[in-house]
Amino acid sequence: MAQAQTLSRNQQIVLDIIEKAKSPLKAYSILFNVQKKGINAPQQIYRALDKLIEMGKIHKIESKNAFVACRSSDCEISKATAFSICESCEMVDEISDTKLSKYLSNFSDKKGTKFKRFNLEFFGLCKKCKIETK
Amino acid sequence: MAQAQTLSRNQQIVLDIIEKAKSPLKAYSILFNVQKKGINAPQQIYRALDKLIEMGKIHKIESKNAFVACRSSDCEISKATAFSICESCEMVDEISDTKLSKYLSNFSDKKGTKFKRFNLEFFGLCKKCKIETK
DNA sequence: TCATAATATGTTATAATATAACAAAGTGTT
DNA sequence: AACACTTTGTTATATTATAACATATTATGA
Repeated sequence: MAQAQTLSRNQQIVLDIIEKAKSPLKAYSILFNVQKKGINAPQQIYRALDKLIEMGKIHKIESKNAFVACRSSDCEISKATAFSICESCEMVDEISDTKLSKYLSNFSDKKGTKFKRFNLEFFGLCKKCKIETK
Repeated sequence: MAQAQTLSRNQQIVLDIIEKAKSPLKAYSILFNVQKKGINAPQQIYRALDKLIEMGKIHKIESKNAFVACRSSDCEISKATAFSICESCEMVDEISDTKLSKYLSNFSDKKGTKFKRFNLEFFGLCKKCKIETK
């Protein structure tokens, strides 16, 4: 099990760089950015990413194979994640909307099956890009 | 623009194999399955997949990098897709639930932004696997 | 009908993303 | 100190996806 608190050296390095970024980072771009800190191999990045995801510190944007820091408190350990993704500037925002989250967490399909986890990705233009394309 | 009707040879081959499959297919597994039909290169598969997605004939399961045939009529040209994914047997079902679809299509975030497209992936155990693990 | 634009194909090469497997070092118990 | 457990470092390789270029096929309109 992942402990609540302490991050290992590599985990901290990877988390720091993801938290500082304004948009989702890809694994190899993280790698190139931390080679000066002595991390040389993709494995080291992917291992850190896996743990950080487990801990709920970061999320993977599946449609982009990229990673963002968790800014929400709703998404209890990555069980319920929602993002808006700008198709123009690629910006990603985490959506934390209690109503939405509850609606989806309680959703059951036609067979009555409930699910323990979901990931939702919305696509459109962010406010900035909408104005610019006018 | 994608035409409404006709599929090209390669598109038809790729669609056929995806439609026959019971679970999502990966690009390279499609490739291996159609080499006897004279398709030799990944490009040929990815090009067909891209067009089929445009036409709404298939969907990509982003969390699995795999492709399924569209079984729904709700998801007008892939603008609104939802799937349930079994974490045990990897089975994927397309969810076509008008209420869910409307709810999400009308969703707007805290800034009032609406989105023109979404993809939702639920994870859990399918009925079959739930019984087996009891 | 023929020219021309658009779409689809075939092919080689390579980029980008991710995991396997193994050896060693560090950390936290009891 | 002995033990389990996690993390690290490293090399190699698997998997997923695109670039770039040449050719063929198929609309479509003048």
